[in-house]
Amino acid sequence: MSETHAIDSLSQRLADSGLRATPQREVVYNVLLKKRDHPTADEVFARVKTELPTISLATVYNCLETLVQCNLVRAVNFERSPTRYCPNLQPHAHFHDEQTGRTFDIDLPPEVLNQVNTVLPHGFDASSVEITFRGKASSSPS
Amino acid sequence: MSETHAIDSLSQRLADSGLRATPQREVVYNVLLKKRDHPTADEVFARVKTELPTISLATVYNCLETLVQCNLVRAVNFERSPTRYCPNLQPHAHFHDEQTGRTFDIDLPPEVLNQVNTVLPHGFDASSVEITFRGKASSSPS
DNA sequence: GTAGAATTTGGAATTATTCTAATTCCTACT
DNA sequence: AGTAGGAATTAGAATAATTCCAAATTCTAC
Repeated sequence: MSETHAIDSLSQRLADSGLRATPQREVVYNVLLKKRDHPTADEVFARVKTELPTISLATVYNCLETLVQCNLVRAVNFERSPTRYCPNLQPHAHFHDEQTGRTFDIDLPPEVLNQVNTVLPHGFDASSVEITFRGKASSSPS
Repeated sequence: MSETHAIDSLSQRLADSGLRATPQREVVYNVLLKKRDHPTADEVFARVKTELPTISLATVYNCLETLVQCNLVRAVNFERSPTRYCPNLQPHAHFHDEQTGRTFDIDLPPEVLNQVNTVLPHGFDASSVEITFRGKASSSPS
C-alpha cells in the first residue's frame, strides 16, 4: 500500500465521519505508517514536529484520538484510567464493561491458554499473557 | 480458603522474598481478598484507611507493588507507561519485550481468535479483545 | 539494649493526558 | 469575492495517577 494511497483512504475515512483531512492529521497518520514501532504520543509529537514544527502536543493527542475513532489506528495500552489489582492467580481473562466500567474475571480453560501460546514465533519467550475483552455485559453477576 | 490461611501464606511468601509481614501489607492484601472487584490503588487506600486510618497512599502503592512481586496479586492494567499507537488493523496480539521495552505485533490466526472468543459466558458481548504477551524476545526482527 | 536495615510517612515532583479559551482555518452561502 | 459559522489548532493551565525523597519509625539480630 503506497503512502499516497493510505492518505487517500485517510481522507475518505475522515469524510465518512464528517471530519476534515487536515495537514496535521495526515502527517500524524503518515508518521505512524512510516515507522511501525508503536510510538507513544510524545514520540509521535517529536516525529511530526520535523515536518510541522509548529504543531502542538494537544493537536497530536487530538489527531491520534481522531484516527482511533475512524478505525485507522489502534491504541495499544488503552485505559489511561488507574491500574487495577486482583488477587485471583488462576489463569483468567478480564472483561471490561464499557458502560459501567466494571471488570469481570473470565475463566480461561487450559486448552485455550495453550492455543493462545502457539501464536508466538520462535524467539519470543513469554512470561505472561494478558487477555482483555471490552464490551457490554448484559446479565451482571456480582 | 479462610482469610487467616491466606494471611499465613502471605507471611510465607514475603519471607521467601526476604520481606517482612507488616500490618499494612496484611491489611492491603485482606482488602483485595475481601472484595474482588479489581479496585484501583485509590480505592484500596480508602478501604484500608477504615482499618489503618494513618496509612499513606504511598504505602498502599508500595504494598501493592510488593504483593505483585511476590506473585500474590496481579496488576490488571499494567503499564503506567504511555499509551502506544499502531496502524496495523489486522487482528493481532502484542508482545512486549520487558528488557528493551519494545512492542512487536504478533499475527493472530482466525481460529485462535475464535477459540478465545468462546471463553465468554452468556451475557458478555465483547466488541474487542486485546492479547498482550510479556517476556523476552531473543531474536529481534526489525 | 542497640546498630543497622527495612518500612512507612507526607509532601513534593513527575508524567501522561485533558481542558480551556483564544485564534486560525475552512466551507458554504450570497 | 466577502463573510458567517463551525471545525480545528494552539499554548498553556489543570488534573490524575504514580513515583520520588528525606525524615521518622519499626524490626531484627547480635
